[in-house]
Amino acid sequence: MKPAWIDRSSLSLDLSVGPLSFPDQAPIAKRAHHTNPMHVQGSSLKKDETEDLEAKLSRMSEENKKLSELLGAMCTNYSTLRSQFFDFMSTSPKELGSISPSRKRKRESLETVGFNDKTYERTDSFSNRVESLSSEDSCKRLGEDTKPKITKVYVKTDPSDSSLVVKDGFQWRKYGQKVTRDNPSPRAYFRCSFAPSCPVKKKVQKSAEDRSVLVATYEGEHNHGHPSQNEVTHGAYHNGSVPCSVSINSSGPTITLDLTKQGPRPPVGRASRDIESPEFQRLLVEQMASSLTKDPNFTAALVTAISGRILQHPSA
DNA sequence: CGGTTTTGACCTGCGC
DNA sequence: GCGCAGGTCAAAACCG
Repeated sequence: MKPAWIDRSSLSLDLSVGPLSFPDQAPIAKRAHHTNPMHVQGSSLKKDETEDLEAKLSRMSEENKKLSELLGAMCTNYSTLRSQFFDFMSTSPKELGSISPSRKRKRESLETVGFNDKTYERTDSFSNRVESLSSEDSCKRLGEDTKPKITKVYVKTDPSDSSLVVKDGFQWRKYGQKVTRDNPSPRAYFRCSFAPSCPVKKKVQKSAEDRSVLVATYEGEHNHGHPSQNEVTHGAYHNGSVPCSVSINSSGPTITLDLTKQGPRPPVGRASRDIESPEFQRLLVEQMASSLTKDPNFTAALVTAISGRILQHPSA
């Protein structure tokens, strides 16, 4: 079962700080525009411009300082929230049973969810939009049939990168590759090779809509712990990848959770209590902001946006 | 040398 | 029953 708060998949977190407000900038710009150079000596005009630039520089420095402080605060909360996510995700139901070999294809076609109405997101190496089918709809069907948990993860990659590799911390062995009819990109089949008895399979294929997006479909659930929590913590995630991340794209901000990470199981009560608490909600928001600030692509976009804002305030 | 990847062949379900 | 398409197998190649 998925808690209500996770159902806010379209949760839009407006982290934008809005137009950079420089209270005294408009008058400055206005003054500069309305000053007739014909009536002003060149030296005083240059002096005005210099003062304007200095004032702007100091404002920018202050803004930069504030943002740096904000970033630091966000980062300190990141690890806390991540561990709480591990706690929660490890309490999700795992008793969905195994799928019978027959009627596999038909069932999957019913279960898989469309991509067109979804947005995806990116971070550096492993980030994702997860569509867990252990949600409400699939729960309704649980009484009728048992089936493995199917999770879809969207990973933004370099379009020129032909490798079908999704780093998720687990150890996978490729056992097949196939070109499917509906997608010119080949689909790769992986099995979890960490534990011989692990039933989890993974299919990875580039999205037909956007070839820069890898679609990883996880089938089943690992019957073992994560190969190495440290590996995950200090490996993939440190490349800017986090189990919870935020993206901004044409569809607007999107929050995505990596539901494939599994940590040690904590008591159920604790996890639910944490999630419902205002503190958890606050940490969630902070985590999202942290994810954004850790993404070099986002920061680059932010710099561009800020630069654009500055240029929109003509002062010369 | 053992584990992984590649890739063509084979198996199975589904629609007609 | 047949053809199609997705999924899996397994031998060979590859790699550290």
